[in-house]
Amino acid sequence: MLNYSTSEENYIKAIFHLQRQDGTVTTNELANELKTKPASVTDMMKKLKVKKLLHYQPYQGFRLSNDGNKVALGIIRRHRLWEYFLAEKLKFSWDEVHEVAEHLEHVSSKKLVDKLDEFLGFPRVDPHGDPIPDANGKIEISKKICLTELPFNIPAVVSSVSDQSSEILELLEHKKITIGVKLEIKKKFDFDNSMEVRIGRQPAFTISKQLAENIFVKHGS
Amino acid sequence: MLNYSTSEENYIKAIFHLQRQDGTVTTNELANELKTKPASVTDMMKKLKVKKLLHYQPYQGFRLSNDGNKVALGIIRRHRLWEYFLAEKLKFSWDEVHEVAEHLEHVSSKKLVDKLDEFLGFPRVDPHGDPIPDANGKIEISKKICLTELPFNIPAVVSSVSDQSSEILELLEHKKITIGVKLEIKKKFDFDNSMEVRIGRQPAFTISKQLAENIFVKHGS
DNA sequence: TTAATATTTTAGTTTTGTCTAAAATTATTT
DNA sequence: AAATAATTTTAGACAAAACTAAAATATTAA
Repeated sequence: MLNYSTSEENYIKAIFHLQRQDGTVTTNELANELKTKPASVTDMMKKLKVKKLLHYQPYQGFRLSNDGNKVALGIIRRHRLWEYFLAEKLKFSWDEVHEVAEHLEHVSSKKLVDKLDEFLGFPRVDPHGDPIPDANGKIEISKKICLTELPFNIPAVVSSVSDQSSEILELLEHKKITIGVKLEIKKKFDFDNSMEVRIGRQPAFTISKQLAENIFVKHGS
Repeated sequence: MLNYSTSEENYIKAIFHLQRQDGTVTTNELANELKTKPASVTDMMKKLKVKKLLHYQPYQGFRLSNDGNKVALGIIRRHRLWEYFLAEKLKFSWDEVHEVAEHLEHVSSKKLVDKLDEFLGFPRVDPHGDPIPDANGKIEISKKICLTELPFNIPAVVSSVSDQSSEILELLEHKKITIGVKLEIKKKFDFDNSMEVRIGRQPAFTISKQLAENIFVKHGS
């Protein structure tokens, strides 16, 4: 597999992420995502088309080709493995890992990445709960679900909170529920729909239906 | 501390290493070291002089300023910590670590590097036996010595072999002595100047005076 | 269905880092 | 000490990746 510049890789990765929502990506969307100007995007799209990483006709938007998708999955694999390393081994907090991983992901030695994967014990999700592609680029699609829909005893990672009021943040802080925390549901009570939640190996505690409805998780190992 | 481009960092690092031998570095030396052309070197020297990393007068060669030395030590710290990580944690062999570390060293997050240092247990030498600068840029100068001059029970790392004949390589392979191996002297025999050597926690074994004279080591933790 | 608006592309610059070829300087020899 | 050789610097070009301003295309609205 060929090697791409840091800049090319950033474009490919951004297109990959934007494609998830829409099918095809527009010049302005991508310029906005990468904090660059539309003219720069057009320039790069021409380059990536020549390299056959992209389907692109002027004025018609673009999407990654099969080859482009493979490249994107390689970059995402590196990014998420480094995030896992930073959180798990170097004790970075969940909100610090992304920025450093943005740089480490561009070191593209295959051997480095595969050995890192092995060293980390082949983790299946990163600290945000997003799945990590394996050495062949295979990825388990795991979409965000509400905590109320999480089955019993299935570990999941808190990925977002819908309500951002200071009241809910106070409660979350008290319960020690933050983005990136791994938890599972132990019990549900039909009377008020409250549920028992356990974080790691700590004793389980109760949260209300209202709170659970505002917490979203992704599952993974 | 400011941030420098990958290219600038490679020049700074190369000058640092070349300075060790001579006091001042010439354009051709540096061009040769970096596999680039003398004209490119001159261009970069002008840039580094403006940034006050370099003492440089046209045609007179150059050497790093105090600031330049500090930057160089930062790069070398990152390089050697990553080498240690690759060898110790990811089980790369001594001759594979350098190339990958060449890329990782340019990720310059201070927090990343200091946490990596801590995770690795603050190692004092890299897998080649070269000392690792600490967070303040302090470095223990440890020069290469012949195995015959190594004191008893002081761990040292094999850093080079003077004779490269197939006969000596055969012997070294049999004794499992390779570059990067950590060993110590347990005993010396006055009769024939042979010595007992131990690698790690394995049983000690004997090597001849002739062999010891061709092995060079650096000491470290 | 035109006219107005928004989006995208093109054309022409800029910066960084490289190069070649020629000029300037320094070092070496006879 | 002058001539020759080697080294170093300058001048001018080029490629990658970005930008601005203007032109081209597409979309929306009257």
